[in-house]
Amino acid sequence: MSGRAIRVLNVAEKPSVAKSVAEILSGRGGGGMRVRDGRSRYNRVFEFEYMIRNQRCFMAMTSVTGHLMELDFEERYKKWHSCDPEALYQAPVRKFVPQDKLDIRRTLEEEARKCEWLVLWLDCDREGENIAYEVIEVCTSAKSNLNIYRAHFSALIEREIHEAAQNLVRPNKLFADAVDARQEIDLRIGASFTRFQTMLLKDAFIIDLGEERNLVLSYGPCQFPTLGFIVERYWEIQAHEPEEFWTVNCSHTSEEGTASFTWLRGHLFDYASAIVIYEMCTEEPTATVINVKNHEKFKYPPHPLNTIELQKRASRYYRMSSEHTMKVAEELYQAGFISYPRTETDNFSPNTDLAGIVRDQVEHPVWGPYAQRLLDPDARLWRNPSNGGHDDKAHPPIHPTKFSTGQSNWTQDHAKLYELVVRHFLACVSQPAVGAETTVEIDIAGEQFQANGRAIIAKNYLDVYRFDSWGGSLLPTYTVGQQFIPTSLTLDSGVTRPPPLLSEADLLSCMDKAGIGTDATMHDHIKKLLDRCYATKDANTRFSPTNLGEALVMGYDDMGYELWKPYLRSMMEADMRAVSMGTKTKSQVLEICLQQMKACFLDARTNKAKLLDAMQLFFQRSNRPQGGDVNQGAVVRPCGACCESDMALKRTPNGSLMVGCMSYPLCRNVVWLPGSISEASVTNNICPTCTPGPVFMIQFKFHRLEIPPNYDVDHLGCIGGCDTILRELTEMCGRGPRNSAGTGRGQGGRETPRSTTSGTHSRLLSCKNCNQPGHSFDDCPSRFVNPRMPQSTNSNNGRYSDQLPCRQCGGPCVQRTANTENNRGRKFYKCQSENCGFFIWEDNILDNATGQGVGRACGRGARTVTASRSGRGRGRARGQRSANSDGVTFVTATGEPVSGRCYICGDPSHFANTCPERVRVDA
DNA sequence: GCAAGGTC
Repeated sequence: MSGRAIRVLNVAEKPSVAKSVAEILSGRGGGGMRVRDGRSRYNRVFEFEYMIRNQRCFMAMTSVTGHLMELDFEERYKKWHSCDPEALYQAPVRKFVPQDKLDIRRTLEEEARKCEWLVLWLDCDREGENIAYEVIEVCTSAKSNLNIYRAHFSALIEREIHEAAQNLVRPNKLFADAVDARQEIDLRIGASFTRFQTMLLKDAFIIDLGEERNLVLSYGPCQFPTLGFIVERYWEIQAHEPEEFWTVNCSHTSEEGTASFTWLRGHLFDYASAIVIYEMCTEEPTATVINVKNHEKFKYPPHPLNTIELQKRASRYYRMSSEHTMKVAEELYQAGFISYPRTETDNFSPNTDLAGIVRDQVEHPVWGPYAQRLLDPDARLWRNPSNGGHDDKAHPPIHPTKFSTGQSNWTQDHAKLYELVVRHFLACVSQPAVGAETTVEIDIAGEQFQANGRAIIAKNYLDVYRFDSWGGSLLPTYTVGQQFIPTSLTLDSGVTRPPPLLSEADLLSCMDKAGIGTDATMHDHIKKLLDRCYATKDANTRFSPTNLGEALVMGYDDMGYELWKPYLRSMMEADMRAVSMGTKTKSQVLEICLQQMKACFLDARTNKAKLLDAMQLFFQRSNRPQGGDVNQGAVVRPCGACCESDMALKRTPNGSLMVGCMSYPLCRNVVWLPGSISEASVTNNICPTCTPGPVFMIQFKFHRLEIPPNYDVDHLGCIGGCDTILRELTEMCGRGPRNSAGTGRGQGGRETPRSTTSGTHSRLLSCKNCNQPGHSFDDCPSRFVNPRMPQSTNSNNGRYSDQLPCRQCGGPCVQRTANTENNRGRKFYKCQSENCGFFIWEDNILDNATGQGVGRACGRGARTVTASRSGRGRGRARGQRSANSDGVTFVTATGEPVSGRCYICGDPSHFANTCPERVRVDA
């Protein structure tokens, strides 16, 4: 038997689990435990005695609230301009306890010091195992020689919990490693792409989101595929070409009622064939019954409810957003009315007291009588719930845990969601609905038709699950061989319809199927798309991409990347499984995955013209200077002063340029650049002479009126000391801002506002492209805005006249407006010529330059049509890498091509510094 | 100002 009691610290993933486990282990329904507050107001400490394998234990049970730690870049990489986003693939990261979790850490440290064992009661999944190691790190830092165990439990029921306590195991580092890898990959990809695309696009275009906000164009491995689903469906709809089809229908009315027969061929697209068949039928219209089938059919109740189903059904039945559903469900859970709402499980464990849950509901005025019938064995309504096949081993399916007829503090949505959970549960333990179905097949002139009828024999679960319906009408009686003359026989036409926009339920299904997000985060990803203005949701909970969302996806798609598809996430998920099973190591996965993603990032940056092109389809170019975001932060050279960091090109808040050490303020090494520079961007060219290298050369552009006339405006220079031109200009024009040259301030020091002189000059200069003052050649809007381009492709108003020549027969096509349910208000053209029948939606018309009339949007499905909607060529000078005569390519830190042309001869293929006509004056 | 994952 036991000797001295050992002290055991137990930690659960959330306060509710700590309480439940403590109640079970302390016995007497929790009567044997004491409760005291911890440092955190939510995470209390429960104390009780317990025997683990004959060892007397003094148990202290507390909790965390999910992850205790966060992963982020080290301080010097946190600022957006602190480094090139490319560096985020190598930048050091650290895991730390954030401010709002410090009190939990303190509780854990204090309790750990008093204990000899640590038992981890985290959820039994990979995230839970990772949190376990976060707890271990904190606890062992306070007490290094803890004996550490893991309790494995699959449900918060007595037998499971005692078994877990008696069969403690060691934590599984592999599971935790898998999550570590996932976190690091998500962080590096997310931060690098987000910074890159935000800095590239936000100032380059006029993106009006209707409110003042600091625009962030985020990229994430979950949010983007989610957006991808929305855009893909949208493109599918746009690419849809309606096709007219023909169908023969038949009905027969007798004393018993009317039967509607549908054609077994379905429909034919060929009018001529359809009319031949139809005429055969009308010439010999006698129908002969060739088959009558009667069979019993069941409609089964749904599986037990998990989070995704709850969200989908609340969206379908109540049009509640998934995000709102989770908020309301969380509140019902907190108040004890429903079980834990974040669960994948759709299968009740055999130990669950299902009848007890039903019994709780018998007093309810609306569904109470149904619950009563369920419990009555004579009613034969009970059926054990089906198994949906998912089990997260941590939580049961969502079910009611407390009876209520509605609380005074409930909103309508609380009542509605509670009702859904209760009715769903009652339905799950009910018999399926039973129907008698009849199928009658007839033959008219060799063509077969069919009518279906259904009589409901027993509604069973449908009595309580009012959300499901199972309609059906009775058929008159027919016998095989019976003959009749149809009451009507018609040739009807129809038009194929595109699929509908994705509903919230559809979107959740897509995400679930592709493994995007978890049950606890899927609604967050959807909400993020709305918050970022990548998508909108209409009153029917259907999603459309915004211009911004579509442009981003289009840009990456045009690059040939499937960054917006779910494959990346699936691949990562497979890698995580491999790590957790030990077939790959965390470092292998991190190395390979990050290497691939970095290559992809660099490639995307090289091809960013595609992103700019796509944006340009939807947004007007802005005249805002982009230098502030685009050029800054690029590494120029290693710092020769501290020998630890790099020096990067930066612009101070007042606009002056410098190359400063990234370790500022620890290292204050700085090279100030002349005040006469208007633009500067770091190139990939390395100076052959300066050391320590590599010293990347910088492409400068000077204000014409601020430098002597014998100097070029464009100059590829080096800050390493070898560049005479730069040195001379610095001496002549002063360092840093023009009014405060040579004051010797450190970085970030207080600086005098920039003189208005240069601003005045730039206003006086005229654009070389359009001769208008107020902007430079590079910012000239008329270089980028194609006057024929619609500002928004969502509006085609006024793009076409109301009559155009038909491409098929040359006859007149007249514009009409659809008034069908799916296309109300949508304009289309229809050929007026007899026998032509040509038809096209206005928004599918190619906006081609020749304007030769309407024609079908040709090509290979959605993407071609989308690309063709722009009706524009590619191959503008800007957006392509420009090379000078030496074949040197100029790109900036974010890969921005250096635009412009030779100042001396005007040739865009080279810059003035390599112009053959250049007369050297800097002797 | 960036991700996704826990959770209050």
